[in-house]
Amino acid sequence: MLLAIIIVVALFQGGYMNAKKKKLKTQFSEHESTESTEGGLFTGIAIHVNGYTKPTSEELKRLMQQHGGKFIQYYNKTDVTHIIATSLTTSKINRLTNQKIVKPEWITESIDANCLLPYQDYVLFKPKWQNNPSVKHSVEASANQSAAPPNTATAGNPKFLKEFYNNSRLHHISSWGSECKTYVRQLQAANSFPGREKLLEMERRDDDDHGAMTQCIMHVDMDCFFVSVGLIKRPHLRGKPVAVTHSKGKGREDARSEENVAYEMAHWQKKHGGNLGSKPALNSMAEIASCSYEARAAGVKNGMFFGQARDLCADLVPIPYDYDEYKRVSRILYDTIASFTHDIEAVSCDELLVDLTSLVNEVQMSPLRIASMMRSEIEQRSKCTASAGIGPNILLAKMATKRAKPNGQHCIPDLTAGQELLSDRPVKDLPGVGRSIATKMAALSIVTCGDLQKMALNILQEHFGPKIGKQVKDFAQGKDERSITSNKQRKSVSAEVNYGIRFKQEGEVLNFVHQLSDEVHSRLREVKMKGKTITLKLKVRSKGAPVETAKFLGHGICDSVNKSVSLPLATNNPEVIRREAMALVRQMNFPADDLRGIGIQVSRLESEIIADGGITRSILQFTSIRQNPSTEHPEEKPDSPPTSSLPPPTSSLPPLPFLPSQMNSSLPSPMPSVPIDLPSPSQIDPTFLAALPPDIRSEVESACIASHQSRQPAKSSKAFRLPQPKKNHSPGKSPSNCITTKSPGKTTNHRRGKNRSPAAKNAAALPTKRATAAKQLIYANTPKVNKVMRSTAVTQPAAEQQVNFCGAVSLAEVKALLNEWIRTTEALTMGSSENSASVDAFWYKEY
DNA sequence: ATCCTCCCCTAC
DNA sequence: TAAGGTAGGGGAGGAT
Ligand SMILES: Nc1ccn([C@H]2C[C@H](O)[C@@H](COP(=O)(O)OP(=O)(O)OP(=O)(O)O)O2)c(=O)n1
Ligand SMILES: [Mg+2]
Ligand SMILES: [Mg+2]
Repeated sequence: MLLAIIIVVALFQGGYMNAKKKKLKTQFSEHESTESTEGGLFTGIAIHVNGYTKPTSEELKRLMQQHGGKFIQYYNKTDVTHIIATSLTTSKINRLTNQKIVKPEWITESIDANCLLPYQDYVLFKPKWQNNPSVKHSVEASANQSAAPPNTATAGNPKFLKEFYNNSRLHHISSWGSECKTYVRQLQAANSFPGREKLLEMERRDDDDHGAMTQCIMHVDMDCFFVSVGLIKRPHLRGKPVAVTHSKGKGREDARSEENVAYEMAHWQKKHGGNLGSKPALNSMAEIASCSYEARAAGVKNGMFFGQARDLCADLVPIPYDYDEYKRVSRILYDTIASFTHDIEAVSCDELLVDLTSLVNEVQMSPLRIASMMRSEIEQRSKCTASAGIGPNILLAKMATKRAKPNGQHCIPDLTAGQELLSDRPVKDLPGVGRSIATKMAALSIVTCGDLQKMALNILQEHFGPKIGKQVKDFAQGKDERSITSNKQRKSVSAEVNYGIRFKQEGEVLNFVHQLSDEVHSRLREVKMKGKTITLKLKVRSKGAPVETAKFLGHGICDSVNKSVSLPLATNNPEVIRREAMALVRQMNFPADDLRGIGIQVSRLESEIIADGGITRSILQFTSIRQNPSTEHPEEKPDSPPTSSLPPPTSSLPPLPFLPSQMNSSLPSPMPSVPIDLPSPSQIDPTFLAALPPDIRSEVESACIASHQSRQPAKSSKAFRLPQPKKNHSPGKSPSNCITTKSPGKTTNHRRGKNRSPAAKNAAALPTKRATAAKQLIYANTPKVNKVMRSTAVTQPAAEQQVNFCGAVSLAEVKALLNEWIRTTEALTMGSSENSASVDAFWYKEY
């Protein structure tokens, strides 16, 4: 049968069809489509049926006409909105046009549901055997033959990052989480409360005059959020087990042709109404973002692999993501709650905390009644349900929500009730208690919160630390002192990708790091922050781990290795971030093809204060002014908005000893002597070094290297750190090797040396430390470093642009000079300077 | 004690 | 196929 298909396909590929089409087209040059008489379901939709279909073409034509759609007999690109086909085998126009190719079930099921269902659920699956070289009909297949080895789906492809982020649910919920926090602040600026006014107009009831709680917290969380949103457009799936996932219900296909043939046969058979009695276990490694409560009843959980979930729930229906819709509904949630009160804390895109205390007092209504109003408003506006929990504190409000779900609400009136409710619950239900802590607790025979209540505080603290021990004990008793805040300040900004990372050469790695740096930079700009620490986070295939991962392009079993640099001044300069990140990559020096994940994080943040008329001075100007005060006329620069992530046009400004953004500290310098850190070796402008007498230069270099080797706290009171008389061992710095393993539904990191009991840890960490120290040595040991610096220095600007260090002859003098320069510059400068950025770009070219 | 860095863990 | 991100809390252990 397969052979027959191939032959048919081969025929179609030839000129036969083209000729036929042309001929027909001339015959029916005008209106080939049939308009409907009754407007309806398919208004605006024009289908063209290709090949044989289960409901026949004639039947589909009739159905379309009956329900307000068009049926186009002879394909033309402009009129046809969807192509209907049962098998791609005969869909030869695939890829010659960008048209949607959809299964006929889209039509029939839409009619059954009396609702135009998303065509995305019915896009035709493309059997892999089409890529078999013996079947040369696929445009894509032949293109791929000659394509470069880097798979288009991997990070080597320039379009990868964007594509990945567009599809990553975790990226979306994470950035929405941040956005929600910002959005709350924005909402708080407004001053109208339609929701609250509605409450005020309502009649009071007997149950409204509750004794005033000292504090009343409500937690609201959408029920199976992604699924609920997905079901808006899929009413026919309500009541069924549904999961939002990238899987289309098929899972990974093995490349072996036999299986592909078997798959194709099954596919074919299915299309022809054959009932496949026993379905083999599905091996989709796509994660489930959210599943309906029907699916949960079968044991399916958020985060589970789809294949695994299908084993638990054979009729689990996969539906695709719709990020725009989640965002839309999330806004409805926030808008709705904010129409009642502004005492809100964003938890995530589908979840928030509300301090009801003052609202309850103002409207004199019971918290549950208020919750009820809010929830029905949410459902009415969004067509999605939310659940609400109410309690005297955040903890109990959250616990109440768990009890209330789905589509319900629950109030825990006081601590006693809370303690009662908690005593049965597994410790895992407490916020902050995850897999790791729960496991440790189980080992101590602590399973329920009741068990936890009975434990002595000091025992818990012994095992889990002072804070966690205390918190866990308090939580188990329903105690929680945290209050609701909408003004938390950001502490870090990062971008990382642990999927699709497959490189062959270091060039690809650097190129990707470049893209990530720009991403981080742009995120920093968004939040108007800059930071003093840049961390490169790598995942590296573990020794012995298979090169081919279980999940398609997943990270597999990895070691995570991080390394950071501490900058003397906070930066948000894309060039600085990029250079530092790249320097870190080079230092870590892992084989490109073993990388499985890359991330860049900026921390120790300060706010970027951009004032009007910020002033930038280069050290050249500064030193020349110092020598000749009469020339003082600091260059005034109107504040230029942060530059785009592309390097700005190069100008021939004099180079700076440090990178430009480092002059932009927002900290007013409080004292005459500003403590500064040494920049890392890569941060030093080569021209600066070149301008120094050789002996001082090498002193500066080694000081930089030493200081960054030993990773001193950046806030040291020492202005300049001399080479530390320290041994190689650099304590906090050893990147800890981890094995990332996938265990049921979760990724966990295990310390190689197993448990973190002090003794065991030291022993286990030792080899790692050594390896790291060795790497640092290679870097610090200078031939390399020096070479890089010298080679760059060769291309330094003309001599007259070099820094004259006012005759400084010692490191101490250089240090004093630099301190003065930085201090005075800090006082003057704000914002980023286009000129400094271009200097930066210049120097970077040499890298 | 308290701070720092480098992690691990948790949550969505 | 699949899209395993990201921010915050806090523990360990060294430096101060
Ligand atoms: N492992 C996870 C957990 C959550 N999410 C996404 C999808 C969820 O719909 C959304 C909200 O997470 P919740 O924890 O609130 O879970 P649900 O809303 O799906 O279900 P519940 O009714 O339990 O709140 O975040 C995800 O992508 N992956
Ligand atoms: Mg939810
Ligand atoms: Mg939630």
